[in-house]
Amino acid sequence: MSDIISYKRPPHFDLDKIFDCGQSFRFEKGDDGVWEGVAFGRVLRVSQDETNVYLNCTEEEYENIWKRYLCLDEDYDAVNADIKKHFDNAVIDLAMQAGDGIRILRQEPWETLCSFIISQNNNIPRIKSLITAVCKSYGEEFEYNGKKYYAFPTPEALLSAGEDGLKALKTGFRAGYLISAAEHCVNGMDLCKIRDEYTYEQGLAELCTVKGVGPKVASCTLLFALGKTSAFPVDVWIKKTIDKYFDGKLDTSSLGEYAGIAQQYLFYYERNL
DNA sequence: AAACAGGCCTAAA
DNA sequence: TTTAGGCCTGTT
Repeated sequence: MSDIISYKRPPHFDLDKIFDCGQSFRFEKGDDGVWEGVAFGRVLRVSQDETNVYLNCTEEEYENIWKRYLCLDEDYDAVNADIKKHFDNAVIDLAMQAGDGIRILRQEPWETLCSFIISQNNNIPRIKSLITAVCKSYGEEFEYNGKKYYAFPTPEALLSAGEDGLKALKTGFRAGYLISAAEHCVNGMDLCKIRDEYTYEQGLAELCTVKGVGPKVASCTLLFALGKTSAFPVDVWIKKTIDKYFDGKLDTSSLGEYAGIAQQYLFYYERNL
């Protein structure tokens, strides 16, 4: 067994909400209460109690990878204060209370783009099983503690699988969209450059050049992987929320730097009502 | 059985 | 430029 390290658990940090709010699809909570998943080609096992967060990694890996991934480097008191400034509606207080503990992960760009392409016109259990199938068929296999795991396949791997190879996994009409995304990434679309150098609007425009990527998939990718916390994905649940509490009108571009985090609170609140 | 599931594309006004 | 229908597959 590898060593476990622990860090003080900050306020507004709750793994159950983080992994169950719909932003990621590859983490599962075991009977031992530990959330386990694959990211960056490694297995992360993370758990918490009242005072600490526990991880199966070295301090160096924590500093270089997981601290950022789990968003443990962000002050959510400041985030929440900023959100409150931009919302003129009582529901945001309820949503922030309900969703307290959610943090926006900083996931891998390519995997996130593909995951939300797969998510369209689909339900969560099926999204998860499709992603698992894609990884198992075309991702790199590795071992951890004697068990087999699969990284998310590279763009090149999906291209060599081809549309038919992806359709064989029951991805349906999304297969062609995944191929389009892979082609873009192999032919110069640089997701890390979008993350590091593009504004939210520029990133949105770029991502939407991929066939099968529209505003929803693009803004999920921007929010959950490319650090654009002002991205405000509007899906069917958020549409309902806007109709119900905001009289069908919400200018999502005027909600500040952390609009996307507010979106997650609202989403979580409405889904768990 | 028919509708729907965390959208997007295409064709038609 | 906005709107309706269709789409793979699976579940209810």
